[in-house]
Amino acid sequence: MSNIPKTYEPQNFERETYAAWERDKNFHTTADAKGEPYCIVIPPPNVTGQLHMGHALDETLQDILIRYHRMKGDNTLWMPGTDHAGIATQAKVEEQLRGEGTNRYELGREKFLERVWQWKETYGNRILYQLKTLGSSCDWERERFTMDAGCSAAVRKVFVQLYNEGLIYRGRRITNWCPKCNTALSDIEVEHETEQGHLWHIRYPFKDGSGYVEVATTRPETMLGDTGVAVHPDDERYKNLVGKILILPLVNREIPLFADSYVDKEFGTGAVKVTPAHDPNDFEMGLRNNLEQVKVINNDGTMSDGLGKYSGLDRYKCREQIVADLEAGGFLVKVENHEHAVGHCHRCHTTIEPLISKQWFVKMETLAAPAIEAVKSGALKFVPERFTKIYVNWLENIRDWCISRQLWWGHQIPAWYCDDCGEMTVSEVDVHECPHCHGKNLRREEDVLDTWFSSALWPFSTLGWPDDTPELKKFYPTSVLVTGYDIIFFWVVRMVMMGLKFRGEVPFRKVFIHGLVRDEFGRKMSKSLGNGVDPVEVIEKYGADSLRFMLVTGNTPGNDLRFYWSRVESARNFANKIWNASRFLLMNLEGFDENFKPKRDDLELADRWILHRLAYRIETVTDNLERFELGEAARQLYEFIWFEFCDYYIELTKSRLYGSDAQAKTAALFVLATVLENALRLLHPFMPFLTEIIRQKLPHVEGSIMLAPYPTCDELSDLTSAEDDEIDAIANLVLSIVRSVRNPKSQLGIDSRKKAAVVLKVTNADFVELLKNHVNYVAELASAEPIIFADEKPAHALSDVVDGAEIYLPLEGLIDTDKEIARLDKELDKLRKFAVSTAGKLKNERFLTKAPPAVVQSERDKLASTEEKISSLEQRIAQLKSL
RNA sequence: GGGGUUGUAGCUCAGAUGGUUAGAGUGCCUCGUUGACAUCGAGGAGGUCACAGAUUCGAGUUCUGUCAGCCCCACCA
Repeated sequence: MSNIPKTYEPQNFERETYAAWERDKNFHTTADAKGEPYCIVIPPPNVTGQLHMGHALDETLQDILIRYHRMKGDNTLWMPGTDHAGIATQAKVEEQLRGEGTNRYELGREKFLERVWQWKETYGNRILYQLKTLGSSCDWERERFTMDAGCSAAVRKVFVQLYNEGLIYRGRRITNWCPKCNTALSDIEVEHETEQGHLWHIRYPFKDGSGYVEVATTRPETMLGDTGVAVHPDDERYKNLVGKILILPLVNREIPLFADSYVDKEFGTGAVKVTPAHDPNDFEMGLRNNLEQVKVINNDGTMSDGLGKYSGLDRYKCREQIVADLEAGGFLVKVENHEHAVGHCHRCHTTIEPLISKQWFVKMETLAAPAIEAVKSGALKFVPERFTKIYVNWLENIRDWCISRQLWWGHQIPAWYCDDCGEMTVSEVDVHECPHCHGKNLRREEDVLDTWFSSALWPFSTLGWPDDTPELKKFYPTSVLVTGYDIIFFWVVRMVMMGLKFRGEVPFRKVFIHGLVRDEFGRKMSKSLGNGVDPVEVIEKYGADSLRFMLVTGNTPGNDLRFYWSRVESARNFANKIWNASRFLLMNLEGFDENFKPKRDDLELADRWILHRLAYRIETVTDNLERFELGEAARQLYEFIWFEFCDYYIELTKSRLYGSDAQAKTAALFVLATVLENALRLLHPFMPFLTEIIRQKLPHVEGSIMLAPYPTCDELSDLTSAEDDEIDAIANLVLSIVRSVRNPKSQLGIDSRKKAAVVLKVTNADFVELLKNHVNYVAELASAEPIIFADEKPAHALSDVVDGAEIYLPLEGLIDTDKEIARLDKELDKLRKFAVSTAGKLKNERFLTKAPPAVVQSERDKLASTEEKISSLEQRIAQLKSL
């Protein structure tokens, strides 16, 4: 039992502690281990990623749940791994290539992929290392990667089955295209932002020279691809003109004026130019009305060949040119300011260009239905509940999922095209011979799958699927998924759909949603703003325990939180407080008989009180953990350890520890050690390092805290219980007297630790004996000495009154009678107001008849005690005035 | 255009199923370093719980509306 340094310095032990846990395989479990299965699969961070505050929060919440359940005795598995993050990772390597003056096309697909794997090997573990510094107790032996052999096999199997069932199809459709990333995107990868744009009004003349139709557009450059103009069938203005031919300005293409009920009569001129190849709505109208699709914008955002002087221009340069030319030709009527929503690539923020291309899609309707049913039946529950509605609403309006990406890094789609017969073959294994014509000229589909396709399988692919592994049997469905609300659509819903489809069960029973970590001004932390705080820096300065505690306190499920250095400091101070409370115990342990175990009757009031408070906190902390109210659980522990244990209990043990009664000292040490050890175990999920390092120094302790049982009231049942009204009442009385001594002393500017005489007049006879027995507590906590029991009110004294007692501090010479009268008057005023409102309640007939008797009684008690206090104060004031 | 969410002390936030005189951290003020901790202790000031109604014996807590902020979804050119 050696002592510890004076200040808490996490840098000295966090790393070693983690290494020891790993060495001892404390994070590892097996399917056949005992206990109820409890499993969380990590939201796999991007291999390109660096730990940011969002991860830190996500990991901390998971680690708290994992450590709690592991201690509780569950067979606990936290499944770790990383995500290949298609676009992000590919972009990193392409950037590297740019620096070398080359690009992926020059390198070729095979060589490029070698480079990416190389990159992954070099940098891919950085984030995992960072997770370790945070204390994450993942089962690292089971680490997975979305592109490892197993996950890839799962992807192929799922793809092929969905294809065979007709749930995956390939089609030429209009999709969101990012000209910079040079790939198609799914709908949710497009972020809509309202922008201040323009509405250009343009005249399209009739071929027969009988005037013109005016259309309005926000994207004039797309007119090059116009193949019609649409009006609403009921629009009186155009009814007789439908069917006539228009001449497209600048292009001189003949295009029809047609009717389609999609058109809004009220908007613009009521006539819409229709560009089927570059607008989703126009695309649909084009299909309905048999219009030609003329593609005029290339994948890279420049204008297509065959458009004369416009060819090769950037889409926005072209827009300027078109507008200028329209104006010169007399076609431009007017330009209005117009606010509208524009889609941007969520990765690079380039404006999305809707383009027609051949892509792969997942048909969502049949997959979505069971996912909706899962929350309705209660098989899947969101915490907090409100996210259920968001989830359901999204699924009910879901559209097909574009899963093909024109990238190289990712799961290449397992489809082969035969150059001989033109047939396509989708297969789990590589195809070398066309099954239709036995030709050998096969080309594999070049596109890869959306990263989220493999993520969707994560809860079962990591457990070994498609093999029927013991892990899969034991841990699927997993217990809970912990993630931010920002990826519910990207990830959560897709996992639910795939889990239900391929395992017949939800992938997790609960989804615990948290918010975003923002900066001190409430802004989202982002690279471009440069306002991100690096968790690694915080850990280096203050320790992982401080960061974790800061992230979890003052936070409630589903809500954002702000990062403040001052809050990290406050968490660090808490750690230091625990450190020093432990240090206090350790330095007094000399000669402590480890085998001593007192009986309940050997304990004194303070001991019984702190043990009872401990039992109470065990109940509330456990209850809050079960309800995912981690912030509240942490707050409970903070209050218990700092206020109840340190501020009161430790102070009350000092006389015994410094005194000469060996047995009393041993009893006090026993309780101190017991309470501290329990508190450390309760706190361990939140602050794993500190609790481990301290607990190992305590008597009677063997093995790691992370494998010790989580405290229960049963464990303490021969010493205390969570319910003990008698102890509560006594503690309240003693503590309120303590406050009544401290308060006036402080107001007179007297050093709180300076001994001062106190006169107690006990007004409630029931308390006399009790107070006489425990008056030493008042003496110790309030530096009150001597304490005299008397029935007289000393004349020259500060005073206060509590339930059952009057407290006097005879400080002759220091008292300003007028000031004291004023102070008491103020107090009296407060009490009278309270008495009036309480009396009012009690006069209310309906309150008396309708409120529960217990509530009525408590109001009566309050009124009685308040009136008693009022009368005491009145007497006191009269006495002072008569001096 | 729908939907969600927030509005409590100067600042950041807790206050589940309505019931003591609404709490904490931080900041501020006063006092205090002979040993667990100044990364500390004692005390204090500071809130008409956004506003208006409703339900109720009783509302920070439930309902409706208003105002303000934030977010998500949405194919009006």
